[in-house]
Amino acid sequence: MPVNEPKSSRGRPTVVRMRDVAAAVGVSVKTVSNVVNATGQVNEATVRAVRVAVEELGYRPNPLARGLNSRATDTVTLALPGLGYGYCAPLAAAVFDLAEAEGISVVMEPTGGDRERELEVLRNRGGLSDGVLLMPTAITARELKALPSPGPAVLLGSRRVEGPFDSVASQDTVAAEAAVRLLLDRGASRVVLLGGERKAGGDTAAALRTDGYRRALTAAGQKFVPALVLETPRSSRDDGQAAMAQLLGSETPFDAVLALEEPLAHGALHALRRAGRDVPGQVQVVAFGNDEDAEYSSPSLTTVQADVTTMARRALDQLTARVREGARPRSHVEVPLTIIERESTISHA
Amino acid sequence: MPVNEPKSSRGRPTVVRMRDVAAAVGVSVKTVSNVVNATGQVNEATVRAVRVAVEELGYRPNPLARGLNSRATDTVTLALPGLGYGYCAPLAAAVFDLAEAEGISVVMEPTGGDRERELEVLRNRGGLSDGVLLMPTAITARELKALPSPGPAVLLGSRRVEGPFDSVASQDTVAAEAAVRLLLDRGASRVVLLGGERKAGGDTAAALRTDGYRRALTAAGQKFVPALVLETPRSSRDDGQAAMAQLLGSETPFDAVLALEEPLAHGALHALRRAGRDVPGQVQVVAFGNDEDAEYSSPSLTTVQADVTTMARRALDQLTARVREGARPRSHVEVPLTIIERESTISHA
DNA sequence: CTGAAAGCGCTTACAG
DNA sequence: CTGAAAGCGCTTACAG
Repeated sequence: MPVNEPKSSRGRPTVVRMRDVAAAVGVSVKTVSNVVNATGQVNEATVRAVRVAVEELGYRPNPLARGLNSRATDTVTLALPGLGYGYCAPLAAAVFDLAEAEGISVVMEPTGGDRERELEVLRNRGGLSDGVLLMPTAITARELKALPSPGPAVLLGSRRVEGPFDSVASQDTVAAEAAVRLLLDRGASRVVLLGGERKAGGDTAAALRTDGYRRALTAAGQKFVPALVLETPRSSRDDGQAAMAQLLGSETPFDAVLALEEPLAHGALHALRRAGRDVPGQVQVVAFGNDEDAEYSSPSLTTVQADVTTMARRALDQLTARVREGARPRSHVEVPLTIIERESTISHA
Repeated sequence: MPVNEPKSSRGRPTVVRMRDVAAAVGVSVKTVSNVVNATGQVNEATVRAVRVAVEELGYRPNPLARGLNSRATDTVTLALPGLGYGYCAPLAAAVFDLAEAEGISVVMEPTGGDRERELEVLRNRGGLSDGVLLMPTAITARELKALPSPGPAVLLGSRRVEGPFDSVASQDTVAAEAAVRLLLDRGASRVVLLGGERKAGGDTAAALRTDGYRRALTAAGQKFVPALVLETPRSSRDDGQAAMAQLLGSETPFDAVLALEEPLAHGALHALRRAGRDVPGQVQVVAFGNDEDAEYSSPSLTTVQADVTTMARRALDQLTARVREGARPRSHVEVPLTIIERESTISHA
C-alpha cells in the first residue's frame, strides 16, 4: 500500500497553464493566447508549433481566468420555477439545445416559483453567467417595473412586462380568446374554464388566460358565469378529475371545457368518461399544453401550444445582443400560440 | 439626444469591487474578504461596518475571481443525452433541486447521445464547473475504462462502469428480471420484450434490461424466442404502437409485454385496445418508466420505476466528496428500481 | 508578427 | 484581530 500518493493526485490537480505551453514552444504567453483565441496575426509555423504543444500537453484554457478579464463566460442562467411547471420542460430543452449549438453553457436555476429566489436571480446577475433568462411567476409586474437597473436579463413567459427588461411573452390572452371562440363556433354555449381565476386582475398565466376567456365571452355577447370557472389548487390530473367530477355532480349544465393546463384536461377527460359523457359529442375539450400525450389520449386532445422553440430562440438572441451591446433599446417580443385541432373538438363544418 | 452616454452605461458596467468596500469602510480587502466569507476572526464592530457598506454599495463577490483562486466554483456540470431520454427529465429535476438546496449551481449540457460530446465533457472537466455528472450512452464501457485519469466525474445511468470513475447505476438488469418473473408468476408464459435487443452483449440500457429478461426466462426454464423480442427504431409511442400492431398481425401468440420505455407501452396499449385484446385479461403489460401517465392510462400501467431522487442524491454526494478530497477510493453505488403494480397486470392471487 | 508589463477581482500564506 | 504582498491563469493595451 502506497502511503505517499504522488503529488499530482493530492490537493490541486496538476494543471497545464498557458505559460507552460509558451515555455514548451519557446514563445510568450501572448502568442499562445493569440493562437488559442484566433486573435491578432500569427506566423503559420508558430501556429502549428503551438497547436502541437497544446495537444501534447493537453492544455485547456481556464474559463475562469478568461472570464475574469473578458467579462464573458459564454454562460447564461435559465431561471424557471421548475421543469414540472406548464411548458417549462420543453422550453428548457429548447434553450439547452439552442445554446449548446452556439457554444453557450446554460446554468439551470429552479426558483420553485419563490419570490425571493426570483429576485435573487435578478440581483445576482446570474453569478458566473453573462446574463439571465427568467420566468417570473411570483414577482408582480409592478415590482418588476420598479427594480433597479439590472445586468443583462430577459424575462420570459406568459406575462408581458413593462419594466427595464427585455422580454419574450407568449400571447396567452389572445390564444385563450381564440380557443373559446373556436368552441363557440363549434356550437358550444356554456364553456367551463378549468383552472381559471374567478377574480380578474392578476398577472399569472392563469389570470392572463382567464382574461382571454372573458374577452371571448364578451365578444360573443355572453355573460361571465362564475360557476363555470373552476379554480384548482394545483394543475395535476387529480385536480382536473376532482374539479370535473364535482361539476358533474352539481348538475350545472355545460358543453365545453377550456383547461388551462394539460394535466387538468386529462383528469377531466377521465371524469367525463366515467360519467358517460361523450367527447366531443356532448362536451368539447381544449387544453393549453405541449405534450405528446395530447395525441394519444382517447379521444385525442385539441391543444393550444406554445411555440417554445421560437421563444427560446428569441430570448437567447435578445440576451446575447444585450450582453454584447450593453445599452440598447428594450425589446419586447410576443410569440403567438397555435391551436392544434384533434378529436376532442367537433371538426369544422 | 445625448451623444455621450454616461460612462456607466457604455462598455463594462460599473462594478463594485471588494476594494471599493474596503475603501468605504477604511479597512483592507483582506478584512472585507474575511467578513464576506466568514473566514478568520473579525471584530464585531468591523463586521457590522463592512456589512453595512456591502449593503449600501450593493457589493456582490465576483465568482470568477473567487473561483480562480479557490478552485471551487460551486458549480457542477450535468451531462445527459437530453431531457427526452428515458428518465433524464425527472433525474435532471432532482439534481437541480438537490443542488440548489446546497447552493450548488448546475450547468446543463445536453450531449444528444453523441460520443464526441460525451468524451468532450470528460476531457473538459466541465469547463467552469468543479466536476461532472455524466450519463454515458455512446461511449462504451471499454473506452471508459481506458480513459486518462480525469477531473472529478461521476458516471450515472443504467450501466455499471469499471473505469476510473465514481458511479451511480440503477439496477436495470435486476429490475427487468424481477419484472419478467412477476409476469410469469401471474400466469404469463410468452412474454414479449418491446424495445429489446435481439443480440446480447451491448451495454446500453436496452441491452442491460434485455439481459434481465433472458435471465428470468432461463431461471424459469423457458427458451429465448427471438420473435418475441421487438426491436424499435426509437422509443416513441408510435414505435410501440407500430411494433405491437405488426406482432398482432403476425399471429404470434403472446400473453404479456415488458416495454423497456414507457411511451412504447402506451403505444402498445393503444394497439391492443384496437385489436380488442383485454389488458390484463389476455395480455399483461409492464413498463420501465416514471411518468405520471402510468397512473392515468386505462388500464393504469404497472411500471418499473427508477429512484431518481436517490440517484441524484448519491451522485451529488460522490461528486462533492471527490471534489473536496481529491484522491479517495472509487465509489460505485447501485440503486434498485421499484415495481409499482397497477391494473395492467393481474393482481396477486 | 511577437513580447513584457499591467491588471481582471479575488484568496492565500505570511507578518504583525 | 488586521494589513501588505504575491499570485490564481488569463487578456488587454502598449511597444517594438
